[in-house]
Amino acid sequence: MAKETEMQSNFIYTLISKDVAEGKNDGRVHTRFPPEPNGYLHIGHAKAVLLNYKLAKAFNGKFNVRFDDTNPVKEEQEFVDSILEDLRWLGVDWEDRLYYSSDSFELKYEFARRLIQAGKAYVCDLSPEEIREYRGTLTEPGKESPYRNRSVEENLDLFERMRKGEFPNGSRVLRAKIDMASGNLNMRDPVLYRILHVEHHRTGDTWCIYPMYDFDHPFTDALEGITHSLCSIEYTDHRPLYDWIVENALELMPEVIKTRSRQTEFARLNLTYTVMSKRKLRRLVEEGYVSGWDDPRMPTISGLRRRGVTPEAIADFQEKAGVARADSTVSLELLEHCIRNDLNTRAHRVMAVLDPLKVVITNWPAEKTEMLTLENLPGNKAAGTRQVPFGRELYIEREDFLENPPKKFFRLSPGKEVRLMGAYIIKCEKVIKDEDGRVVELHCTYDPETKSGSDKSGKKVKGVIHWVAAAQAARITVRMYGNLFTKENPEAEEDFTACINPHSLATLENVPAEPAAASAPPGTRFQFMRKGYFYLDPEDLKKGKIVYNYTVGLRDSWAKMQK
RNA sequence: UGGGGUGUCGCCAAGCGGUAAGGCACGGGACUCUGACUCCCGCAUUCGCAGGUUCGAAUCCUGCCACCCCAGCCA
Repeated sequence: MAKETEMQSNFIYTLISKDVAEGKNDGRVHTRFPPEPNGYLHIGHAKAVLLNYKLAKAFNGKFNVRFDDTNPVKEEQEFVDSILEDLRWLGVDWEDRLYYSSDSFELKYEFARRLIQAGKAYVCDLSPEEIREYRGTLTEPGKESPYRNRSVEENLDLFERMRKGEFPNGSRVLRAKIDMASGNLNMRDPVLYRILHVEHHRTGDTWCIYPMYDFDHPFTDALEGITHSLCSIEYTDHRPLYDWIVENALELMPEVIKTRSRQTEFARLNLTYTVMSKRKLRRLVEEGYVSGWDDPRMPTISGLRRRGVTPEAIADFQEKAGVARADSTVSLELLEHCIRNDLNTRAHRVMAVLDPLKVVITNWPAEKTEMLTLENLPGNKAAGTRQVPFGRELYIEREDFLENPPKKFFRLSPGKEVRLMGAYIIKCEKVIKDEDGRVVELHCTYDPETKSGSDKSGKKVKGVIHWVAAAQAARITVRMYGNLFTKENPEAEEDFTACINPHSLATLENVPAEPAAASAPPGTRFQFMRKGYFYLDPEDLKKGKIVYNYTVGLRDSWAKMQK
C-alpha cells in the first residue's frame, strides 16, 4: 500500500491505490513522461511531469522519461537538450531510464509484421485525400479501402519494400484492420506507419517509414513496463485503440511485451493571462513579442526559471491546483501565491529604491558614513546579517512621500516622522520642488536617539520605509514584468496577439540599491524590501551587467485600500 | 438517436447513500522596524436543471440543458 505521501487525494491516486490493492501488475507502479522533442516545456508540462513522478514515488514505483520521437519532420536535438535541462531543474529523477521511442523501431517493425500475419493490418495505396474521403464523417460511417483484403504475402512484401525505400512519401501506409463503421474515428482503420524519407535526429537515415503515435505509444508503454500511462483528455477517444494495440502486442509479441499498460486521462493545465499552446508560444517568440523561449514573461519552464521562480514553488502549485478531468483554468494568483510562499522563507532581504526621491539628512555630518547591521532574513538568525551604509544623502521611494497625505497614510509627509528601516527615525522638515512644482528633494532631520536596535526615544511610528545611501549605492538595472496579456483568457480571442499587454516590460536603469545587490552570485533571489522578489539574471551577468528580473510582488494591502 | 468527455463557492478541488474538506481570491480583526509574513474570524441550508427511488441523495435512477474533444500519412 501507499506510504504517507504529500499528495492530495485525486482520482488517479485513488485509481492506482485500487490497482495496487488488487495486485494488478504484481502491485507494481511505473509511470513515464513522454515529451515530443519539438518545442520547449511549459508549466502545463510541469504538471504532467510532476504528477507522473510523484505518483511513482508515492507508490514506491519507477518513473521513466521517454522522448516520443516518431516524427522526424518536426523533431530536433535542440529540443531534447532543453527538455532534459528543464526536467533536471524541476528535480525529477528518472535514474537510468531515459528512453527514446526510436530505440525500439526495429521491434515495432516486427510487431507490425506480426499484425499483418495475423490479418490485422494491411498496406493501403489510397492517397491521403482518398483516405480522408473513405474515412467518412462524424455522422456517417466510412467505407472500406479497396486494398483492405490483400493477402498476407502481398502485405508483407509491400511493407518490406516500404521499409526499403521503394516508394515515395505518401504513396502507401500500413493500416490496422479494425472497423470502418465505428463511431470512433480512431478505430476506422487507423494508419500505423507512413513513409517519410526524412533524416531522424537519432536514427539518421536508417528508416524511411515511421510509426504513428497511436501505434507507437501503447507499444512502447507496454514494452517499458509502464503500468499507468497518463495523458491529457483529448486522448480519451484514442483509448480503445491504445487497448487494441496493447492486447495485440501482448498476444503477438509475448517475448518482449508483458505489461498490460492502461491509459488514464486528466485535464491539461490552463493558466489565466497566458497562453499554453506550442503554436502560440512559438509565435510570441518568432514574431518578437518576447525575447525568446526563456523570456521571463513566458510560461515556459525556462522562462519561469529566468523569472526567478523556484522548482519548489512550481511543485507546490501543481499540488495545490490539483488534478481532475474537468476543463479548468487556474488563476495566476495561485501560482504567485506559491512563489511568494516559497521565496518568503529563503530570499534574503536587501533594499533597493525603484523610483528614487532624494533625501538630505540636514543634521547628519556631510562626510560621515555609519555602517548598520541588518538581518538577511528578519527573524531568522541563521541567515546572518550584512552591513548597510547610512549617510547624509539617501534615496527613498517616491511613493513613500506624499505632500498631502490621505488618512491612514503612515509614510512620510511634511512635518511627519517615519522610520528608515534598520536605521533612524527621520522627520520631514522641508520639501524642495523644481519650477514645475515637482518634488525633487526632501530635507529631513534624524533623531540620534532612535537608532534601530537601541532606540531610547520611546517614539512609536507607524511607518517604516526602505532607503539606500546615495554615496555608496550600487547601480543596478531592474526589469519589471507584468502579465503578457491584458485578457484573462487570450485563447478565446479572435487573435490572441491583439490582447498582448504593451506594458508587460519596463526596464529601470541606475536603480540605487545597497551594495549587497551588486556582489551577489548569478541566480540570486532577493526580496527587495517592501517591493517584491527579484532574480539576478545569469545571462546578463555573463555580459557584465547587473540586471534583476521582477519575479513577483509582495501583497500590497495599502494599494488595495486606495482603490 | 455519430462517438467520447465534463458540470460541487469568484478560481481550483475533495466527496463514492448518512446529512458540503481544503487551497487561492475576497471581507473583518490582531500582530508588525517589510501596510510583507504570521495569527484569529467570516465566506455553498447547497452540489447544471427537473422529476423519481430512499428514513436519508452531491452521491442511485430517468429525462433535459450547457460546455469541451474527435473527420493529420501530428503528438
